[in-house]
Amino acid sequence: MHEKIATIEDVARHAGVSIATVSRALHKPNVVSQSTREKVQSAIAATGYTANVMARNLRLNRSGMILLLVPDIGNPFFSAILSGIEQGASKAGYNVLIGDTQNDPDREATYAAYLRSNQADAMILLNGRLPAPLANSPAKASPPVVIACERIPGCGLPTVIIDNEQAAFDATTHLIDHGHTRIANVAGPGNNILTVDRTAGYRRALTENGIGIDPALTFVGDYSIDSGIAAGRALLADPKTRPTGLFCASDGMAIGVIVAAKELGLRVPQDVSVFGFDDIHLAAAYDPPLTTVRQPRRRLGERAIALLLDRLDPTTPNKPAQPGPVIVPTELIIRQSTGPCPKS
Amino acid sequence: MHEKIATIEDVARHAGVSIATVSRALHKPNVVSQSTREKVQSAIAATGYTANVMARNLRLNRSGMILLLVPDIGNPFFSAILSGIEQGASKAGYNVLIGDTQNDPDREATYAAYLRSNQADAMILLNGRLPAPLANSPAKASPPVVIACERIPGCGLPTVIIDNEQAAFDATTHLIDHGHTRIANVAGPGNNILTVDRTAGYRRALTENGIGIDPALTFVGDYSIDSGIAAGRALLADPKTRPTGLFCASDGMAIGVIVAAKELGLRVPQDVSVFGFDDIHLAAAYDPPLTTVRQPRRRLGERAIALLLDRLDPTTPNKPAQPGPVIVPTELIIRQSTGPCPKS
DNA sequence: CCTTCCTCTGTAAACGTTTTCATTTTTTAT
DNA sequence: ATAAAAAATGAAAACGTTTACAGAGGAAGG
Repeated sequence: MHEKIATIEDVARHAGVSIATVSRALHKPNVVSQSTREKVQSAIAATGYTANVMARNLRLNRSGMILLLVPDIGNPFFSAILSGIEQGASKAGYNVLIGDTQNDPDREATYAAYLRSNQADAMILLNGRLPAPLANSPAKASPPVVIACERIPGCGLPTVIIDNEQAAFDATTHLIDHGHTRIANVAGPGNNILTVDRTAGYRRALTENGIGIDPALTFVGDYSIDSGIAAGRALLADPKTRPTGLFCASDGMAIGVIVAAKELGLRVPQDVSVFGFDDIHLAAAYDPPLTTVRQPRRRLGERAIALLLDRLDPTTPNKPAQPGPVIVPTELIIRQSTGPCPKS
Repeated sequence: MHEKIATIEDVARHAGVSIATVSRALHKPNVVSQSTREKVQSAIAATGYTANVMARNLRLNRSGMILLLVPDIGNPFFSAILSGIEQGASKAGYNVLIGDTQNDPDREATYAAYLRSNQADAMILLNGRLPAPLANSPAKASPPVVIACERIPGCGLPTVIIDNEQAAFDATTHLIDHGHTRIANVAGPGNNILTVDRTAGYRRALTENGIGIDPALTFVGDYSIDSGIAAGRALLADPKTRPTGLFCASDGMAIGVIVAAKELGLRVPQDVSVFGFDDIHLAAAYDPPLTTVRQPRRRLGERAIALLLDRLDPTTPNKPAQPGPVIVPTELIIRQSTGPCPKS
């Protein structure tokens, strides 16, 4: 008894009207008479009709789907961003299709093709790289695309990011203000735009305060805890060259550095100050509670989806693209992993 | 110059064949002659044709979409599970549509309706509750549904979970084996099935070892760090009644308990032992490194999607449903937050 | 009473595929 | 060479909608 699903035709028959009328009763209620509208309503109730979205979308040439390209969905960093995006999209009647690219250009290209084949109406890029199919086509390409998190220099697409350079500058300046002068930079991978920007902010802070830049004080990690541990061991082992403050490009690395510091018998913040980045959920509960840069991740997602919906809105078809990127503000969260520079 | 997108008809015209042949050349290459196949190939290349998935799906009456119901996508706990699911789905040519229900039954119902309206071919439930539309319909309902993480008692649907009862039993037993007899249970919300099972395991361990169950040693939290802190303060404040071991139903609460313990000047594990649950990413880097139950979250997702794909596979249409739930094994990770019971 | 203009409804054409069925062409067997 | 079988192709229907167009019926205005 696998009951066949009701189509619009069943409803029409049941109500004794044409399918056109049923469709109109649903989408332009004001153009159909009161009495038939009621007949249709009850016919729908009686048949348990649900519109076949696929057919509808085919006819309307849309998908109601927003494609979200993420480098790694397994990375908890993205969850709050996703949440912000999903909520905004859902409110506007869109669904979110998550494309986990695993940093594979092939997968990026595959997903980006969804735009052309009408499987998605728009796309949000969190992965800091333009998929191949888009790289060539004109920037103002029809299906709206928004960049979030990792800006893509020179791509001309609407973008929402935090000001990584300024945040790093502020963090480093905070250390300088507390008397530190030997300040290390525990950075992410060199080709990553976040690292580029954060390192630039770190350098500017040093330079503006008349502190020379010592290349030996930069450690290139990969944002992971383990690379933070490696950084800590490398930078803190030798008391002669040991920095008193470390600016880390992620909380994960900051935690790693602290683990290494404890290994070496150093106290945080009495002996070394460690500055993180992100304000992950556990930052406040760590020992010591982490001083860090709070990234408003949910807000980031919300702004990204808002920007996108704005471009999707048929009532404002070609509003001029925002000139610069949208910057969502960060916040320095001063906890106990940083303190004044110890007297040497 | 917004060039129209190429349809199968354009390809057919370009290749001088019928659209039927083009379709066949794509999907049943062996039934079309070598020469025409080549003509079609180059016509596709020339026109830049990409099949309109919507039209295809309408015709085939499928969506290629797997709906994933999550209570809160913003919760990092799910990210690894998502990753496992997405990877398996993607490999099988399915897309994953994430439905963030925010624990709202209305939203659950809305998403579940996607199954009926052909917007999704199948569904995975991570939210521990059957959406209303499904609750009434026969369990063997046509569109495949799989439950993961939180079992739904008596629903008869294929399920993949960890053995929460056994894991809690093992963890508690570990504490008992180290001489602890006053062991607290820092639980989750009472109506949560995970809590029910874990508390049952905790109790069984005590009972089987002849230790009475003291209701004052159970604290009901909500898996959060803050509720862990509250638990720690409540349970550890009074030296008279203080437990020497605490089994916590999440790493978050375990960390909270440790924070509270440090506040009170207690050392972990010398004064109190704290056992967590989940093995979150930061567990190993915490101070002290957390003893915990490792939940193989990615594996959980992988098994769930495998189970689902199995039921979706047209070649094995109605393989009998697995009698019991699939249990993915957990692992006790003994680190330094637990130790022998202190001499009193 | 006849026109004109609404308001409401139905017919039929799209949307881009896949697939059944019939037809044509090629191969094989006699 | 011819008949039969096999292989390759095309015409057209179907999937479930939305919507342009036109027709039917009344009301309003003359």
